[in-house]
Amino acid sequence: MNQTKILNGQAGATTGCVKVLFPLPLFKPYDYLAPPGAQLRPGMFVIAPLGPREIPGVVWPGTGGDDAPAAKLKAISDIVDAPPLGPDLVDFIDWTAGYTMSPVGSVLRMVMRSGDVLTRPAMQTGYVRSGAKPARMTEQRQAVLRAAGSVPMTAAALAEKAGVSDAVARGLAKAGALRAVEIDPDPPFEAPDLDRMGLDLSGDQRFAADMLQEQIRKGGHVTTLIDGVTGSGKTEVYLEAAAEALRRDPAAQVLILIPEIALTLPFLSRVEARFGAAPAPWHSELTGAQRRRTWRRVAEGQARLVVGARSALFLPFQNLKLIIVDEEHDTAYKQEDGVVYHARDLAVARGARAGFPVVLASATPSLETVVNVDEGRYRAAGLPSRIAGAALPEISLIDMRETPPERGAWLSPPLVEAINKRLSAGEQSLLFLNRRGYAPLTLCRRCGHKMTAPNSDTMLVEHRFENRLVCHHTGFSMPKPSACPACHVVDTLEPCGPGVERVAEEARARWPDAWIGILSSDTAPTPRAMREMLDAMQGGEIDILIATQVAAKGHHFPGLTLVGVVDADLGLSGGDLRAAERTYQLLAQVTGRAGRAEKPGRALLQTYQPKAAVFEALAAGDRDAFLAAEAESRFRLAFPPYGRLAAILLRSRDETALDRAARDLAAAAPNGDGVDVLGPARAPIYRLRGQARMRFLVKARRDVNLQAYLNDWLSRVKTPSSVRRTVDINPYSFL
DNA sequence: AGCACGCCGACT
DNA sequence: GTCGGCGTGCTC
Repeated sequence: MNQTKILNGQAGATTGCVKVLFPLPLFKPYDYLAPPGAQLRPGMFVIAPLGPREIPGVVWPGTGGDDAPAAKLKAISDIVDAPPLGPDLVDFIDWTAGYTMSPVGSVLRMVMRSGDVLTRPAMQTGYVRSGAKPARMTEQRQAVLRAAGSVPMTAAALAEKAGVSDAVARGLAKAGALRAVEIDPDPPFEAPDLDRMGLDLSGDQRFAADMLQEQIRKGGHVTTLIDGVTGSGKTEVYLEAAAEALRRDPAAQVLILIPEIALTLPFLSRVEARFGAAPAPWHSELTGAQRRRTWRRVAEGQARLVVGARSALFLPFQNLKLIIVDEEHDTAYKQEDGVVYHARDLAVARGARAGFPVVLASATPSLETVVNVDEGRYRAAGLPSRIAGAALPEISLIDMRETPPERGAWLSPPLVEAINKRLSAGEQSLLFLNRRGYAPLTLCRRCGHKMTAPNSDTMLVEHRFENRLVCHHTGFSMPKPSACPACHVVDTLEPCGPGVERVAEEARARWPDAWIGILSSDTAPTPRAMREMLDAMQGGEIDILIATQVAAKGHHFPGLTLVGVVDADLGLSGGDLRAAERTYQLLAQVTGRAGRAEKPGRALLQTYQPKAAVFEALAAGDRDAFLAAEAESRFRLAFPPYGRLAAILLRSRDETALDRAARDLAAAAPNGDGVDVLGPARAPIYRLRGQARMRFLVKARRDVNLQAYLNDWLSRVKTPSSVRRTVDINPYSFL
C-alpha cells in the first residue's frame, strides 16, 4: 500500500509516476511525474500544477499512470518540507471517503484545513538574559531583567510580565543585558507528567481503569464503553487509560474528543490538573496562530495529548495510540455539512483499522453503543455509584392535563409549589426549557399569518432582549415589525408558546424578590459569559436559573436541589427515530444536576403524556427498561442499530428541475435484496434559503453494503447541476 | 475550490 | 455592435 513506483533510469520511462491527492472536492488523486531522483512516498506533501495553478497536495498510494493519458502528465513542482501524513491516516482518509460517500479530496481538505500550516511561520525574536549588566539601570529595566530568564520570551511577553512597555526590553538588548535569540512562534506543548499522581480512585473506578490499562498493555483494537452515572468519575478513569497509553510508548499520541466548546475550558483545566501540563486544544474558536501551533505540533508528534471537538479526528497524528470519546451519545459529534460524518463512529473505525483501543464514555450511552456491547462487539466497564455517595434525584411527573398552569402561564401549580419550598429553604432551582428566545412562533391574530424566514419554511423566534425575530435555522434576523406583513394591521402579531425568556418573565412576576438568571446560547454567546453565569449559579447567587441545554452538561451546582422541566414533551414530536432516546439522555442529564453531597435532589417533569415509556422509565430511574423498550421498537421497524439507514437530499432553486430529478432518481432505484427506498418526499423544512428540498430515505438490512447499493444507484442517473445532491449515511437530522 | 468557457441583457 | 452576468465543466 505504501510503495511508490519510482522508475529511475529504466528503459522507456523518464521518471516515475505518482498519484497526488488535492484538498479539493475530487473523487480521486491525479497522476504526476516525479522529479528525477526524488524519493516520493505516500503521505508526503508536494506542490503540483493543477490547471493554471500550483496547489499543495499529498502523494497518494497506488501506482500512477494507469488511467490518465501519458501526454497529459505534468511534473510535481516541489516537495514540501513538512512531516508526511502517516500511513494509518492516509488509509483513514480513503476509508472515510468511501464510508461517507464523499470526494476523497474533501476528506483530505479536513486534514489540511488549517490553511497556512504547511508554510513554516517566520521566526520571532526572543530574549534571554545575557548575564551582562546594563550601563544604566532603571526600575523598569530591573523589572524586565527579573522577568527574563533562560527561556526565551518575546519583547511583548517580557513587557507584559514586567508591567512595562516593550521598548524597555529592546533597550536592554541594545545595552547588551539581553541577548536576542530566534524562537519558534509555535511553542512546543509541555510534556504530560505521567507519574504525577491522579486522584485516588474508588473501587469501581480502579477496576475500570485497570481493565482499560490492561487492554492498552495487551495492544490491538478493542472498543470499551465506560458506562457511569453522572458524577461517577468517568473522566478520572479514562485519564488513567490515557496515561498508560502515553507511558507504554514514549512517542504515543492520545486524542480525547469532547462534544462542545462551551465545555472545553473547564475540561482542559481538569486534564491539566492530572498531567501537570495543558493538553493541545483543538476546536473552532481557536485563533489562526493557535490552530497552526496545535496542527504543527501534532504533525511533528510533539503534542502527545490532544483534547478537541469532532474535527480533531482529522489532525495529522504521527502515532495515534488511543482515542477517548467523552459523552459518546452527544449529537454534537455529528457533522452535518460538507463531509457528513459521526465522529464517534469514525473514531471506532480509525481505532479498528489502525489497531489501537477506543474508549467511549457516557452516563446515557447511545442505543447503538449499548447494542454493540450486548452483542459482544464492545466491552463495557460500569461505574454504578456516584462519588461521595450523593444520590441521584428523585424524578416525578406532573400530569399537565390534571394540574394545568393558569391561562397564559407555563408553570403548573405543583412546580410553583416546589419552587416556593426551595426559595424559603434558601435552595436553588433550575427550570429547564430547551427553547431559546421568548416565543417559538409569532402569528397575526387577525389574519393568521405566520412569521417565517424569507424564502424558508422556518419559523421566526421572537427574542425580546433584542426585540428581534430570529431564524434558528438560517441565521436570518429582523427587528420585530409593528404591523403584520400580510394584512398590514398594527399590533396584531402575537407570540405563541414559551421560550426561556418568557418563562423568566413569568418567574419574575411570580417571585419578584428572587434572583432569577437566564442561560442560553443567546444570553451567553461567549464561553466567558457562560462561565460568569455558571459561576454565579455555583456560588449560590442565583435562586432560579432558567436555562436551555447549555446548562445540562458537566456543571456542579452544590446548592441546586430542584430541577423543573417546563416542557418534557418538546423533543418527542417530529419524525425523528431517535426522539425518545434523545429526550431520555437530555432529561437524565439535566435532572442529574440536582442533588449533590448531603442535599437530596428532586426533579419534576411537566408532561401531557405521562404514560410515555421515556417518562415512566425516567421516573422509575430504570434506564435499562427504557433501552429495552427502545431497542424493541427500533428492532420492529428495522431502524438503526438493527438496520442501516441513509438519507439522500436533493436541493434546488428550480422546483421543476427538482421534481424531475427526484422522479428520475426514483425511477432508477435498483431492486436490492433487503433494501427499501422511501420517497421522494418533501423534506419537513421544504424551503430553506430559497432552495426547495426533496428527500429519500434508504433502509437496508444490516448485512447489506449500503454504500455499494447507493453508488450503483446514483451512478445510473445524471442529476443536473442545478440540483444539489447530498448523501447522509446514518442520518441524525431529518429536517 | 478556482478558473475558463459560453450563451443572453445594458452600455461606452 | 461590445462588456459582462454567473451556469457548467475541468483540472493529471
